[in-house]
Amino acid sequence: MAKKTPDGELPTTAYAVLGLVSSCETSGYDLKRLADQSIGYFFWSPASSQIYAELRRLTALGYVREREVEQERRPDKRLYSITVDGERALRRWLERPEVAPDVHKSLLLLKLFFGKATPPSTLIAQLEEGRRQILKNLADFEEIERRIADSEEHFFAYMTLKSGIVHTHAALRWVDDTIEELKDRSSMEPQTE
Amino acid sequence: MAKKTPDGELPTTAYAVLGLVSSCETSGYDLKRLADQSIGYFFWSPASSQIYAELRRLTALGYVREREVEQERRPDKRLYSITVDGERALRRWLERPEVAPDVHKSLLLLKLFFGKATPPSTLIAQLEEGRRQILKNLADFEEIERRIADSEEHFFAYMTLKSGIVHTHAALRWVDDTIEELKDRSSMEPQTE
DNA sequence: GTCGACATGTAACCAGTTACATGATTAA
DNA sequence: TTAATCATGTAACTGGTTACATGTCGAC
Repeated sequence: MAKKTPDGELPTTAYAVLGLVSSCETSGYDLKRLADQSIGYFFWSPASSQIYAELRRLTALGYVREREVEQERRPDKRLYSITVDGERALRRWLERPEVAPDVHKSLLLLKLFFGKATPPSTLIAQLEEGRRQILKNLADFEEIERRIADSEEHFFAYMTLKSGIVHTHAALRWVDDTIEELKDRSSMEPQTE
Repeated sequence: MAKKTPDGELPTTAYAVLGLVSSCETSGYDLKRLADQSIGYFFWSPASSQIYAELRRLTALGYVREREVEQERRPDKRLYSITVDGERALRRWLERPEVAPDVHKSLLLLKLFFGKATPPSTLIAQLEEGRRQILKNLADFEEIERRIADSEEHFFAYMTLKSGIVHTHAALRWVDDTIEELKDRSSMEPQTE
């Protein structure tokens, strides 16, 4: 995804952080949780250490500004907000027409693909673990949906959420079908190899 | 995905290569194309240079063996095949019950998520580019399906292929709906900001 | 008295990338 | 003669990770 950074451009993650900062002034710490609950579902959830690194880079570039806030009974923190330059850079990146293809990585599919010699019961257990993850996602999504549905303010978040929801439904149907098919198959020819 | 390599274990990519080698003797070069056409769709398509590096590592571990083949009117090549040790390691990995959650990375969704200030026409163009990518995938999948459907030999490949197909259909429906919704929206309030 | 939330960061590491080198053969 | 396919690899780099350090506060 945007591997060969075209001409002194920033890596995608930098824009992701910039985008999050653009909507409101936040600290690195809060940014981490924000990312986990939003773009983490369809793009990526960086480690805290990397968020801090990105913030330093964006500050150095003049894309965000830093404001120290002293707190009582809490560690001090630094709040970041986007600058005019930052807004321009973000907009320029957003408006680039090319969109690199999506990347999917599924350990479950990889193990299933090589599953010829795996005991069917193991495969089924792995699929059921995958199923639990799907249900967990679905629950998360439905909770977010309750919060943001039909609010004009969250229109774009809702569009991306819908993508997650339809994919998750598709995944659920697939995993159920596949578990069934494996069960049938292994009951038909028990231990024939 | 398998970030903290548990206890002297190999990274997932090493097992992916090992799995591909396990089904037949191949060269690094062929492996690259094999990966692109199979696990590339749901896991990963490594750069050639990395495939060669993995093959060296697997050879050093005794999981694959190397055989030099001299060719006329072609560069010589090295064919790799799995060893008994390699089969054992692969099986042990395949049978580990935990499956790390899937990872999705979508630049399109990221740009859409931050799309509040993007001109609707740009967003629609990006979505249409995404749509083309989906159709391309669907065409690939249907071609593969024609080759492997209902062949017992390709049972597991077919299961993973089906996952790709249902996801792609879901993605297509979503992208069409979203384009529609954006068109409606931008025609209703033309340039109101 | 210990754990988790808050808050920011350093250091070491590695997986994976791009760019490039090499060199023969074949098709346009 | 230019480019693509075959075939393997090196070198330099970077994005991102884990593990850890530091210190306060409130809850159990």
